[in-house]
Amino acid sequence: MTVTEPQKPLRADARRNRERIIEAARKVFAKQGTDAQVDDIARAAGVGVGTLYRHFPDKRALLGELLAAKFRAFADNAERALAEDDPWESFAWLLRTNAAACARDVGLQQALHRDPAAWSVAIPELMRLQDRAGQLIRRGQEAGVLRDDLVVEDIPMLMSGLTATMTVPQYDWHRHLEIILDGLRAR
Amino acid sequence: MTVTEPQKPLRADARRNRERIIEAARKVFAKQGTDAQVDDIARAAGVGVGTLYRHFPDKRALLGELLAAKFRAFADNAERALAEDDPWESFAWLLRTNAAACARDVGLQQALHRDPAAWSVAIPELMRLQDRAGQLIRRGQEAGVLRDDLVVEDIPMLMSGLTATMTVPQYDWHRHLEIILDGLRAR
DNA sequence: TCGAAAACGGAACTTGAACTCCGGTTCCGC
DNA sequence: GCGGAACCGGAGTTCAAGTTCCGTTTTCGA
Repeated sequence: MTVTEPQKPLRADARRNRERIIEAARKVFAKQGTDAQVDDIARAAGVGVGTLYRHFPDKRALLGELLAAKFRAFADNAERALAEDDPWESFAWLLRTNAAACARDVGLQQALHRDPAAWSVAIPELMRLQDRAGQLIRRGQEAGVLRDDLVVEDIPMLMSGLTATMTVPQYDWHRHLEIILDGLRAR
Repeated sequence: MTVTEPQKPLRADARRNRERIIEAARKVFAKQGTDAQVDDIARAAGVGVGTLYRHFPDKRALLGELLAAKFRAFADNAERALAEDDPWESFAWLLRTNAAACARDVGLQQALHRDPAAWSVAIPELMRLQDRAGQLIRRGQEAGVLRDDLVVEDIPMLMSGLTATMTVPQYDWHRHLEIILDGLRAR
């Protein structure tokens, strides 16, 4: 029974500005990470800080909005993976695809590995993602291609670690991912 | 030809306070992480902030001192590993042992995965660590127990990721490490 | 023992970034 | 096209954390 969207339609200028802010925030956080300044985002959106704060109670709320969208995309990818046949390839494809999305967004990397508390804004998306990932894992284990002791919770743990290495330019996170994938494969 | 230690012997009270500060900083950073406050460390050391700043130009310098000590311990462990015979067990022991040390120190975890720039204070220790790790890797590869494409740079990358997951209490980093180890083993 | 140099303590200063406030502007139903 | 409600902008406020400054205390060689 939670209210997810405001009932009252926003005035034209308000809706326009809200979109601009979200778009600007997406770009700025993606490039500079989560400690980009609120003032910078407002400027990038062509809007005053006051306007930004009328649409989002605080910086965290803005970050949360973007994070939820990312998790939604992750869950969509998981469903796409389930629609594929090969138990191993579909699983590996999901990790590679979602990792690549993280690689393009510094803010997302930081949110994933330094601030798990912030994930709570996207509970429904997370549950869907977890459910689909669980199905993928089970399918892989039944086919004998995934290690038997793998559990769903391992995936966010490993991805957190992976995103941490992405923030260091001189590391090749693709290598990290491939090592993890080898570690997840059944022997 | 860099000066590593000050020539002039410190006054008795100064030396005593310096030790107290280092000891307090070790404890506070280990428990609270690198954004523990300078004032808290001074208080824990039973010393004024001014005293802390006479011994260390800034907070980073204090962190650097502690970090260098940790890297020294890591390198010592690497030499101990080289003294062992079993190529795989000695390698795995090193990762497990150094990981366990990280697990006891939140500040160290954060330094390792969010601030690689800070490592530069410990170049000599890092080079020694890297050299010994390289020997361990070569030995493991020649014995056919380590994957052929493994390079020294992969180790800090993987450890960075591992320390990131340690900061989340609900993750079991031991599982993460064992998955990585399986990924590093030759097939 | 004694005095100058070295060290101390912690109140005050500085900084930087999140957030507020209010006079001006824009929208939209009538 | 008008009035007032909704919205805007950005200068100014607040707050937390690092760093400095200087009057007081401690050390130690002569």
